[in-house]
Amino acid sequence: MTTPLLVLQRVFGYSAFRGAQESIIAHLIAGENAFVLMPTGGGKSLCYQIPALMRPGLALVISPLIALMQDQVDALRRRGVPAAYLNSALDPLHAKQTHDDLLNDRLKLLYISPERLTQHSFLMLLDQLLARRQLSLFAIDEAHCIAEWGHDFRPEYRQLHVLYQRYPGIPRVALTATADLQTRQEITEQLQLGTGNQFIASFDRPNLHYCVSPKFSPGAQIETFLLKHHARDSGIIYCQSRRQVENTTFWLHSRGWHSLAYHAGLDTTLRERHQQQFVQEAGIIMVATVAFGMGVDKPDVRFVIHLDSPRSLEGYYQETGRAGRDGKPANALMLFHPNDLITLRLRVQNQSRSPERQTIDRHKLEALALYCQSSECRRRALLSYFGETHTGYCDTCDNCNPDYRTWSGPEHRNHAVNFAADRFTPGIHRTR
DNA sequence: GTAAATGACTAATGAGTCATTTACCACAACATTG
Repeated sequence: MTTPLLVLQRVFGYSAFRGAQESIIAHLIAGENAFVLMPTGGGKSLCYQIPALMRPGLALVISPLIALMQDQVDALRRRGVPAAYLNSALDPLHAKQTHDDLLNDRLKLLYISPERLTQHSFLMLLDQLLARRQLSLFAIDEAHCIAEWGHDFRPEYRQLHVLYQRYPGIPRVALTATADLQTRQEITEQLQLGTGNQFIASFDRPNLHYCVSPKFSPGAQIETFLLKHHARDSGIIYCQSRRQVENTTFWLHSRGWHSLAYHAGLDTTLRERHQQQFVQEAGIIMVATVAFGMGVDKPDVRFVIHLDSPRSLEGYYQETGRAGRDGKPANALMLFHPNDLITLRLRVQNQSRSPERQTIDRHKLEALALYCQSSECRRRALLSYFGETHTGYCDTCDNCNPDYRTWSGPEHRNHAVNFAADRFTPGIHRTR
């Protein structure tokens, strides 16, 4: 008789389960729904892949990016698992082949986007599989996209309720590495997961060190930080706008730093090349908007700098979490200017979202504002935001350890009063 | 094309006027069609 452990060992080559993996897998094999919150690198994929292999029929994985689908399917095929994806990047011949495989029960996992899932023709196909009892599981990977993108950007993310309305007997599992209480609630409601099925691992990343510095001369501050701590390291600098990305990359370049730009306005080929370069070569600084990060697997990112304030603590946690995946120490520096908050507040006010949603966005932003201006342990503040308790002294953030306050130059704890007179981004201008 | 910020110019040390420059403050991806 096959057990999850045997599948883990024979198919995936691991000797033992980690954390809550085993209980999540048992839960799903038994046909229950689940919400899984596990840090990156915690082995989320296995939580649905093993049940997919052990339950009869096909498991459908809803994934946000074509690149993620390709990575996952490639990895599964290398292990001999019959897996495929359907998306617009697929040529007609392979798409037809996948359709045939699907209808002839030759696949165990199929990766698709929410846009594809909600197409009438695709739902008809699923109806056929259901009629033949060939649907085993629905896995919603990167499930925070439901809350993050579903409201205005990718509306199909809020149509996933079709899964329980049309196929109520098929278990559903939502997986993500970042979700505050509000996001968890939204995912659970959207997918009707039930409240008793949550598997939540700790958010703490002990090897990540945090510092929030007043932003008064970003160029000089970044350079000081790099020279003092990360002269030869790989890292990411996050900016709010594409323009800021371009300007910062240009500026870094002019100062002799090996930097690359990444945002959705760049040509796809160039984006892919930059990402590949960043992953494969050492010592590159990736300057990027939020477009960069999901699915980027680079263990030795040693620092993340926020040149502009992120929109929420969720976003901040997600973006800083891309550093130090190898478990070795890594630094997260945020350059904070109160003007950033004014801009973000205005945006929340002006966006065309529902009043309820605006209230949520405002709360998320104010939580970030509190964090930036707080003098309590950063780790404790972060963890408490995600509903976790911490003793409150980590020794590895600027509020616990004074040494951390000088990462980007001399300490300027009382500098905030002078901010208003300064330019928004002094020091980083593209020369003409 | 527009508004705000900055610079040049006078004149006599602060400030007013006009010309010039700068930013125009989101961001994120599927899909399909021609």
